[in-house]
Amino acid sequence: MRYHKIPDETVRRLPVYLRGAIHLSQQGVEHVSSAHLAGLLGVKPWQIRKDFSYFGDFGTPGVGYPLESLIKQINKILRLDSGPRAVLVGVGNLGSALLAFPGFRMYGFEIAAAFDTDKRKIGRTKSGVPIEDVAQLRRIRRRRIGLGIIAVPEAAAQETAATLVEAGIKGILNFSPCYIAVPKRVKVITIDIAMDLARLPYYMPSS
Amino acid sequence: MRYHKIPDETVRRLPVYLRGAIHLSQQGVEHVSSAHLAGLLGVKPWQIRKDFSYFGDFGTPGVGYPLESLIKQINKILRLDSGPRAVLVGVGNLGSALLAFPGFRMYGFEIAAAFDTDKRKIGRTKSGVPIEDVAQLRRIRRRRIGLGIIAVPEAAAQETAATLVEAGIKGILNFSPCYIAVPKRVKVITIDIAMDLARLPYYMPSS
DNA sequence: GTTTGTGAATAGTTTCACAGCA
DNA sequence: TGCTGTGAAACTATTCACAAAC
Repeated sequence: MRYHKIPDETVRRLPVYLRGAIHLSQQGVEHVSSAHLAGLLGVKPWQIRKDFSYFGDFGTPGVGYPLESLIKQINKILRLDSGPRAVLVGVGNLGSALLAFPGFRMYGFEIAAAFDTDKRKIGRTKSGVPIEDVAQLRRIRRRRIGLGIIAVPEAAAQETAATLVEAGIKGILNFSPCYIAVPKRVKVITIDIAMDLARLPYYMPSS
Repeated sequence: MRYHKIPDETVRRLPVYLRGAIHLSQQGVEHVSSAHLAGLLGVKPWQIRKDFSYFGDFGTPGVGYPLESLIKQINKILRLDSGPRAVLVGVGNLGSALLAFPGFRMYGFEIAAAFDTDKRKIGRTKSGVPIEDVAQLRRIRRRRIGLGIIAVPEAAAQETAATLVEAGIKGILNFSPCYIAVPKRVKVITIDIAMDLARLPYYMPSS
């Protein structure tokens, strides 16, 4: 194996592989072949082999990939092994759903804090996380939180992002349906739910 | 302009352009240049020009693109002009947030029906949509609904998808963190929120 | 002067086919 | 025999640069 930069598309698939690997591992399986994993996840076997080849040969011909190493390796590459902590801003419908969402834990995430503007919510607890006043948001700098999740109305998204950046946040998951400008050192991933739904009819036969 | 198949990546960006165009149009603007739109949406001007070139020259050199035609054109390509109707399955935390979500309307969508298994929810109304018994789900065939939104627990996702397909659904937006197998004629887009969050640390400097 | 539309160049990704290892 | 790892080929997408249009 030689040095390779891992392609972005491969990085995008790593969490998929991780999910599959964890799933199998929990069932007591110890090795998995690219063909088996591919069937489980709806991808192609050669895609998996190529992707895995970017970060080391730990597969065994005739046997497959050892799940334990695979999980450890992907966690390490994605830097999930440090137990990343996230702050949620906006505890409305969507924010509440995110707080209750069980899926983050699989990847080692913790939503360590939640903020809102609504005086009636501040001081209360949702899914075990106390809701704090958004006016105090910039103080999270001291709390070793690297990720921000924006679930505020569109009009407040850019300002929220700016405050998060100021507070030392390095990565933002943005649920507002808009582009937010941040310094280049900060990575933003925007999930616009309506936008994904909007491309569905294009791919549908007739109507 | 010559015939071109529209690349998938372009299709993925069309809703972004549509959002920007609608935004400007609501402000009374009539024409927009690729540079202006690009600045607004965080993409590159030449990317916009190339993308638009796949579906006809309606831009005017020195002036830009007429917003009204642009909106009409994108709506037509994405087949949003027929007012697509969606059915939501699973009215939990996430499902409720989706029902309350204002963003769908911008793209001409309507969530026309909602289903759940919980007897306490069935018969009630959420965000104006009555919640029906999931046992009746396959009857939606008669109601001219083309899209399905799956917001049920992972364990029920595959079965829900199968029922939707049986009921004549042609496209599925899946929020369960798993691959769901469907016939090739049905398009599935999976949004795994945790998975998107999981790739964020990879792109963050240090930690 | 400004801005589009697009061929050509570059970059990135997927697919294939098969040598080589267990 | 079964499966990995990978070079090469095929394909897809992005970026550039500039002629033509207003």
